[in-house]
Amino acid sequence: MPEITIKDIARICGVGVTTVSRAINNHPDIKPETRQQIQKVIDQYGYIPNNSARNLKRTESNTVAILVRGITNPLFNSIIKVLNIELKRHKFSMLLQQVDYEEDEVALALELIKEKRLKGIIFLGFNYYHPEGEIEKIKIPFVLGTVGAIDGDEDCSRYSHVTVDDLRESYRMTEYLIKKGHRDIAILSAEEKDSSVGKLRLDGYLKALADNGIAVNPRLIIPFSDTCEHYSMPNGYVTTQSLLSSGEKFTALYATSDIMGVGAYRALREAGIRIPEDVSVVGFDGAEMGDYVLPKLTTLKQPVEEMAKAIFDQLYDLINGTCGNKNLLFCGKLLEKESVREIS
Amino acid sequence: MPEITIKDIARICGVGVTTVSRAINNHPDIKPETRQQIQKVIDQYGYIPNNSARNLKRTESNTVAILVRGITNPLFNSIIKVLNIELKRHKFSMLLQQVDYEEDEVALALELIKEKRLKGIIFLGFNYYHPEGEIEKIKIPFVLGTVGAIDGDEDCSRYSHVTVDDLRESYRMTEYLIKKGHRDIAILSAEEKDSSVGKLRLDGYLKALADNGIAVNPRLIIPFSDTCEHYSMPNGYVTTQSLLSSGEKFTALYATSDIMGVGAYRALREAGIRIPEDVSVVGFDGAEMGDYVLPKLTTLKQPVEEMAKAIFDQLYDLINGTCGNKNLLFCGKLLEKESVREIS
DNA sequence: TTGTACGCGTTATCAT
DNA sequence: ATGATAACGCGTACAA
Repeated sequence: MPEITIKDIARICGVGVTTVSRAINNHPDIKPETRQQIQKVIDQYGYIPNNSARNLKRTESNTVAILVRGITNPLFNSIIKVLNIELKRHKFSMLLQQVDYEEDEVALALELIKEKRLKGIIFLGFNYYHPEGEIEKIKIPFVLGTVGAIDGDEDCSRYSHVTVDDLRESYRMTEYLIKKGHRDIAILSAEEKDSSVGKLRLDGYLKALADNGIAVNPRLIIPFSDTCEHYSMPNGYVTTQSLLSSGEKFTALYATSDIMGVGAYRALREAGIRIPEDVSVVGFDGAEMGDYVLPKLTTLKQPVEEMAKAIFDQLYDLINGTCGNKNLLFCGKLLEKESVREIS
Repeated sequence: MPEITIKDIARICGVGVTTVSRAINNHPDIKPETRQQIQKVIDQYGYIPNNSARNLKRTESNTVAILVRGITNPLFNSIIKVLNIELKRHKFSMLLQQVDYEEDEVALALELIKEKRLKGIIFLGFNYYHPEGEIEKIKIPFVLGTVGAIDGDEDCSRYSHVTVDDLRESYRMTEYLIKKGHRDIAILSAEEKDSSVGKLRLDGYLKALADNGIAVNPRLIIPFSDTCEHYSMPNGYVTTQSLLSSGEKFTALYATSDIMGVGAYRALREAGIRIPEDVSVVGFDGAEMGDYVLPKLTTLKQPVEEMAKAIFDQLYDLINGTCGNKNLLFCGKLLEKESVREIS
């Protein structure tokens, strides 16, 4: 079955292909009645323009791509929601693409730029392991969202980041526990060698301990389990179990993400440990779920909406050439709920 | 800046474009050393083939698209994970596309078919409101996943469905509560006019009541709140609150999705109602979260993995022409956890 | 084994 | 306001 093309429509209408093209793309130079007649034929025959051909020919588009690594992350969902609104308001069309864990987002971006003539790109959950010079091949504006700021070196000015100040906020969260009288604070976190957010949150924890004269107990630092997805409820569950079975004493548990905290809740409960009477628990992120467990989870809320807006604004400015790269660090908000007890 | 094309590579290498094309596409008819030399130049210049041009030229691809409405749904995530594996194993490349709430998935599908020369399509969370004859325009194999079976009329054989038997399982869940001695069973569900899953689950509830000689109390049927996302924790929370403030008596609460159940937990707790001592609660879906709240939520687990496999198998058979449309109804599994109490 | 030349379906340019 | 035609970048007969 021969696919129907613009030529067919032109022939049927007795006009030139250019005219049909004009009708499709809402060009001004066309007589209203001609347009209507063409539209009618298009509907009748169910003609659908071939995007490959369009993109091939077009020199530019109004498309902004969002490349998300880990679409499961509820944080990203909120960000995407806001971005969707902003992009629409500014007449961009949005292309949302999932990035697989083993996939190379930069390679994907490079392909898409050519294929879709992108105006800009937003990376969510960007990975930093790319070979030197690879990222520089992206010649169009792009913004890195919520990826963990790189330690304060020169890297920051080469790209645009929008992220919460993970190091500082993690420090704050840890210090909060210390101020509540806790000294034996266990942490569920990424390993030391982790390259992004996880590492920063761990560093904040370590720094807070150091600044308060508390010796680090390595046995209280529990790395993610590789038996299940990182930053998931099961991961919080199994890591807390292994913490408990180690027999190490602790009065507070810092889960570096709320959903892990929820997993920790279960492990603690099953061990007959009460929250916060026996052990205080805190999370990170400000996930919705934290308000739906008992006791409500004390957490550090990331200002997701503002960050999403900042991501868009930054990209918008880059596209318009009205600003250079910026590294926007956001402050979080410590939400005191019910999962922490002050001890003497 | 002129983008680098296949011609440039050919010129640089001193070969014809055909040879370069062969190198890119791993064609057999090419001398290994030629290929290597070409590859080297490609890497050096960072040449990336333009997919629009490729798709335009190609008559077919090995791509299967998954069109998801509501990527947030954890159920879909599990399904996608399995599909990803299956598709890879059979050398399909997978294209995952989010469908916006106001977007028309059939129109999108039609575009993609032309643009990417799709081999098949999988719809997750399909909406049924499409104008007559619209769906028939899709001339390539497609499968509808987890959409709620249409009431047993002829529709079923026109497309391929894979879904849990919502009506029956909802019936079973309700009957389970009845057998436990409950007669005043509140339900958080879609409205009567809802067209898919929600309606079926409500119907199952109604039928179970009727079959057991229990009069329906309309004040115990709480429709989704439109103030927040359907099938979400907040929705379960606010609907349960309105149920409570109605003053209507009930001994069991049936949330037609687990995350709504979790929301209900909170509302009940805040009202000083104990689960399951004062009120029994059940959910639907078998979401991971149900195991992380206290008490663990009794639910009806959808056999997600098997369903995902069935979706793939069905599509695969359709593509190979080895079967016609099928309507696969899966059974769920009632998981008795801790949130239901037997009453006299 | 390799190269030439054409066409995929569309839009931009330039006529008319 | 409309039409003819040349690209866009690639794959592939077909020829060599």
